[in-house]
Amino acid sequence: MTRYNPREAEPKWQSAWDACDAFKAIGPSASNDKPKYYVLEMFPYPSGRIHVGHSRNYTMGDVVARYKRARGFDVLHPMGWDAFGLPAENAARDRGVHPGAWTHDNIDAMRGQLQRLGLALDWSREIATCDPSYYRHQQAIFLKLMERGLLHRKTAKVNWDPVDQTVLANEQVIDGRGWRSGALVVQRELDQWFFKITEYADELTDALDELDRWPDKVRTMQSNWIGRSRGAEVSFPLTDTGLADQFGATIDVFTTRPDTLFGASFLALAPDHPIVKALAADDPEIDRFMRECARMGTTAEEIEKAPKRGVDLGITVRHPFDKNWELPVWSANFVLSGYGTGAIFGSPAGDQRDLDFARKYDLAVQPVVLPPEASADTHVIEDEAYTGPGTIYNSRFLDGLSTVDALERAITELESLGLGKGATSYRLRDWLVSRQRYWGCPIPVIHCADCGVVPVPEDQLPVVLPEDVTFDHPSNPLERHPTWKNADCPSCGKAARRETDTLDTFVCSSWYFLRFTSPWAEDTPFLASDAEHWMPVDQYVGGIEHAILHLLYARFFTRALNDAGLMNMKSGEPFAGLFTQGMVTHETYKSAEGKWLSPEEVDLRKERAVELATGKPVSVGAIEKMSKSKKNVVDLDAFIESYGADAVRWFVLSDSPPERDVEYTDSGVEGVWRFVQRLWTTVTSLPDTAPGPLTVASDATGPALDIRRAAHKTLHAVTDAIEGFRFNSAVAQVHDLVNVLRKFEPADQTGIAAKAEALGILVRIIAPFVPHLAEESWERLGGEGLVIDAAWPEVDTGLLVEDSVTLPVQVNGKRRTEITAPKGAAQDVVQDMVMADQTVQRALEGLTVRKVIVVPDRIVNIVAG
RNA sequence: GCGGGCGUGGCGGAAUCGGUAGACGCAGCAGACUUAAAAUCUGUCGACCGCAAGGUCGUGCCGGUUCAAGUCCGGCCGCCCGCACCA
Repeated sequence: MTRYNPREAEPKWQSAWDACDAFKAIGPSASNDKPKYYVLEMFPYPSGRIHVGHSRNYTMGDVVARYKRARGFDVLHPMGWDAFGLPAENAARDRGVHPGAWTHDNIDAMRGQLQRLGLALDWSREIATCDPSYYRHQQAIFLKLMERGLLHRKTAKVNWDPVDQTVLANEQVIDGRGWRSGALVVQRELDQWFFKITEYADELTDALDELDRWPDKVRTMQSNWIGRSRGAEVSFPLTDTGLADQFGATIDVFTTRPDTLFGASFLALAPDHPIVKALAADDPEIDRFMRECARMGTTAEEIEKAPKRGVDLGITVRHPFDKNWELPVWSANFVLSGYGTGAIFGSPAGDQRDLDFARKYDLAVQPVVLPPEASADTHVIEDEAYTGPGTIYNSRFLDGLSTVDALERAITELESLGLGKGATSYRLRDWLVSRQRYWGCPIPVIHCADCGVVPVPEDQLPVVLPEDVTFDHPSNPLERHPTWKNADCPSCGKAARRETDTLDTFVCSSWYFLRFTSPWAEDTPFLASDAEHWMPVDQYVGGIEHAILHLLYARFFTRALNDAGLMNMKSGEPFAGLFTQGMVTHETYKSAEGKWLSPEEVDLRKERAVELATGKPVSVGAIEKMSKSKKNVVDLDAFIESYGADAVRWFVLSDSPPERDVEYTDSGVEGVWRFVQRLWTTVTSLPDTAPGPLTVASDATGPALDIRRAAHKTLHAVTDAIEGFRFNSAVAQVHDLVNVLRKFEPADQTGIAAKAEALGILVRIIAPFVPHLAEESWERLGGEGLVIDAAWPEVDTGLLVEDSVTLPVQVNGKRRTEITAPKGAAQDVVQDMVMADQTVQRALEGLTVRKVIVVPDRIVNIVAG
């Protein structure tokens, strides 16, 4: 018995695939009549080396790519590198290597690893975002979108990461900390570039409904992130004409509840509202309040604990529906300057925060919504606001209307008074893309003292990063470069200053999937014809951590580029199908000194885990996602060296559903190794005299027919499982078939033919999962050519139908026995069989049969009492 | 607080439409082969009662619908994820 040796087989088959450009996508051409299929995994950041954790993502995409290829699709399955980013600069600082050299070394190492995994990738389309040939187009896109009015530059309070010395987008601040550094983010005023993603807020929200092959979770998260709420903008006229001259005649607020306007008892402005700032200049108390609020932390905890606080600004406004009704204006710490208009009207009976505030400062609480089944005489608001629907009362012309109708009525009235209108507000902010970093795409503009911001002319692109930079200081090397930032103004020709900020790396990943459709395009970011042919991505695979950031930006970009005329996509949505895969987890280990240890530094065979180098005890910690920082990673090359690429692929798809995490265990890997060998011995157990793997043993009977049935049943189930992204189920089904096949000893030539047919099916359906083993087996079985060129087998549906079925028989819902009946037997026939059964008769002793339920070919239930 | 998800053997999980709960894998146990071990192979493996045949219980908890509930409905409990003073 020969063992299967992946070390020999895997490189052999990888070369065979390369030799025939097997995975090169064809694309739009007159002679190509295959339907297209674009499958993409979120491209990696070249951080160093690939570990088993990363491989799960690529393996899943690869299964889909290989399966679709076998089903006759022209598959586009490309790979590239999200190559700009901070770690390269950190490496430059720590080790004195240039970020570009470090990045390219990593890319080379990781490309080799991915190739050894045997991925069916079209490497001819490989791109790296740090290449000028890529980012020159990004600069062109930037200028194009600027022309379209989708970019603006403004002085804004921004999230500043003091450790990374750069600004962060709102999406990159998690619990008040930088998403990479974990440092507490501080607010700073800076001149920055923003993409006007908010202009697409409605489209991006509405189109979520069409994304029926996206996880609901991700759609919900995006919807919440955009946070569209409909309501009204309401203008409250200032009573003080002096202030009105200074700030405009009214203070405008956004509300979702104009129906509760008659419950208003105050206005509250954000502490950094312009009016508050102006009043603070003359009022020390307001000034103190403002400063205290500015010091307030932004972490979830601090916000949670912060009590409602405010200060009376000493000014008043008129109620829009009654010019004789004056309301006091306060500043309150719970009003956010960044949302709506930075001002609210307080309607304490219908809003918990307003109520808390009103109780604290002794402001009026007037209920205006009567809950269903409550009485106007007895309904009172104590410490809990009523936010639900009901009937409006205490509200003059709105009295008696439902909350829904009153809302419309109030807006109509506001509009006729010229004091408000229906309005929509969003939680989404514009996307801040300026970064004070070297290793990113330079922003292609020049700042001229006379002409202001001037775009770099298209023929001067790309603006290439200078090579000679130093990293001896945490600030931006481009800022400190002696000459690079000097440039002549393209408009007036005078000496001017080049923009030294670079683009957020999320810009790079917002259109790379378009570049993949035609990476050879020189004059445009991509060719419209290719983009229109391949887009949208049919199946996108990546981690849930990108549910908001990357996926939202990419959706915005695709729409913006489509609208800018770079292509003409029907839907504007880049990813028709999205799958968010779970991670590979592993135990964590800490040495006696409290340092993280990698699995190979730990001896687990003893009763108590010890550190191999020192013999000291090791504490075994939580099972967590494989990550370099916790050292709980298993290197891909080491794994492939011992078990082979197919074993990694099979392992990361086994056991756990793809969307859930899978735990890496040595015993699990042993199991995979056993399976690989078992499969190989099953294949090699077929005598040399057997017919080829495309045999159809149509004259098989008895056990040989059972084998055929089993193979076709598995084929059916595995096909279904792949289509439904249930790879763990596919794995289980394959195990099942192998178990049946290895026990089957053919009695004659027909039996051998049946086994050959079954093995032929088996090998083709495992090919997307363990492609090298499949090729080796295909060759051994005498298959022609490569198994990747063999079509996906056709299910013989006749073999799925059994002649007879086993029916469980229940008495009063409890299973008592089972009978074997002919498939499709008539109800009365089955009933007679059941009633004649001895076990059934025993179970029915002393009982009267009231009803017999026969569900054809499924179950029988006798109701008796 | 709001939104979403999950809860099944010792473990990962299966049961896709309301129809035999525990497929498949891991671990365990017993046996075969072996001087021995590893590897491999065979059997067994939810709990309880029973020599067995068989029976009772069993999918987080309580209740409901149904001939029939892991699956549907109502109410709890626990865990995970996202958002969070968003007017």
